Amino acid sequence: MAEPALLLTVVETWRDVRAARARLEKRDRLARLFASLPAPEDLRLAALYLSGELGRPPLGVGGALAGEALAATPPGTAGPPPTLQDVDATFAALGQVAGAGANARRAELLVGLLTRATPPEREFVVGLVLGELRQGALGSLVLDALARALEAPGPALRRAVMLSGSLGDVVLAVRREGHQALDRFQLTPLVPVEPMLASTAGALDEALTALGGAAAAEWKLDGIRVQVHRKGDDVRVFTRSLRDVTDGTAGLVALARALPVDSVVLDGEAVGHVDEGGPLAFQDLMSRFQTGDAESGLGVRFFDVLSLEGAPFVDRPDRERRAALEDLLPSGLVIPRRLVTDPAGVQAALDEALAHGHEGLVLKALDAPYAAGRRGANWRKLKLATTVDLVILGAEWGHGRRSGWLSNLHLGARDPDDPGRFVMVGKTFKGLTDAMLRELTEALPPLATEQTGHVVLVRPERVVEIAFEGVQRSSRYPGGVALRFARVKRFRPDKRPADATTLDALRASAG
DNA sequence: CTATAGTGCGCC
DNA sequence: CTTCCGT
DNA sequence: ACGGAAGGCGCACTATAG
Repeated sequence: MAEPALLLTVVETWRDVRAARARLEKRDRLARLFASLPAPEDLRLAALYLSGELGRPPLGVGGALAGEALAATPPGTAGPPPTLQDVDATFAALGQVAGAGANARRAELLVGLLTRATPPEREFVVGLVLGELRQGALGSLVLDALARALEAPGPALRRAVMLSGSLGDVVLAVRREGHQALDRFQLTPLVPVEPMLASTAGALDEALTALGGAAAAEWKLDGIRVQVHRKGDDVRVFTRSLRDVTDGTAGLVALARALPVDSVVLDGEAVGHVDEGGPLAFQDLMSRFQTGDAESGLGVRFFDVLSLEGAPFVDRPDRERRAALEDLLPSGLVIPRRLVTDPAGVQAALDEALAHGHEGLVLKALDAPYAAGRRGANWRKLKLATTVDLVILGAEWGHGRRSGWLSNLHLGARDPDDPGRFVMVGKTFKGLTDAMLRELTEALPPLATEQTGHVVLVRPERVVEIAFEGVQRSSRYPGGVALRFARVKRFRPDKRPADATTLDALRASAG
């Protein structure tokens, strides 16, 4: 019987992978580790951890508690070196903790593990728990490495993981039975599948040509992605991250049970009821979703069928899946779609979607299969971004890849009542190129008025053009509104702060 | 005991 | 969810 | 094609002030 694998072996690989810059080298180092772990359970944990997954429900440990535990851990290393199984056992115990004194108990469990660990092991465990491994390789590269180590075909392995939604299960099966076991992982009703994702369309006509000149244009709803499974009377509802939300979505469950089928898997978007006023604001939808207040107006529009009456549909072309969807469901439950063959058609569909208060369109290739877990070119989302000129009120020193650079801008709109004043409406680190980071890091410090921690506040002098997806109610910002998905388009040295968009105009610019 | 603050989490 | 960049 | 740099919201839960 082999010795149980030590955490240290995984941590050494993690350091090597992090140090390696080339992806192939990262993959090979991972593969070497995986090949050296004969015990299926050890291999499963190593694969999960190096993918940044815990293999357990959430632990209730975040930055605050982890920091507390680190501070409370004595400097030296004491006790037997932890095995992977020890780490898993600690995670399991953490998941059980609840009630009064929970945080003290969590800290105690974590300190117990960290005390036995060497400094690099501590760093790894904390990074894993916080989701900050930063090794430049997660699920995808780990899959490639597993394929090598297990001598399994990469695409089949990936497909099994996507269709079963469980890396751990697949790893166990292949280590035990060889890669023939992969055939077993087919799409199964009641077992969630990684959802297919859409990539961003550039220009309107360019998206259409990329899809071959003709595409289906569907409304893009601002809701919550749901996957609804039914087999007999059993119904399960899953979110985009495959979390089971069956309890709390009673309306969806009832709806699925009423369908004239025995077995089906549907993909769609949960939304607020679409009355004359248009769709429910995302914030309010989220509130209903989280309180399980689902009966009071949680609706759904489906846009795909992944399985029907026991037959997998994922490999069938889009147009066949759509036809099956329309056969099965009343039209009120299906996302509106139209065929577009030229830019004018796309524009018309987009106008219509926006007029109904939706985000935009998803353009889909008519002959494409359902590529579970992939952000393929066969689905392209098209949204209209609003643009606004805001003033930089501050910036934050970046972490990791952006350490040493000023990033994460604080953005202000002009106060309509007080000409010299600006009201903060959000932050953004997106859209900044390296050149822009360089420029900010040079230009902002001379304007600094205050520096607290990693935040630098500056005199409101520089104007930036900001694109965003809408404004939302905010309790955090003084103006009562915050930008959603703000990103920098370009600097506007030609504009003065007095030219910046006012808070009122910002409120008006998006619903 | 209730009111509020802090934390973790999972949506977009 | 978002964008850009290096591998 | 992937991974990482971080936004902001609202909830549930625990901790803490009064």
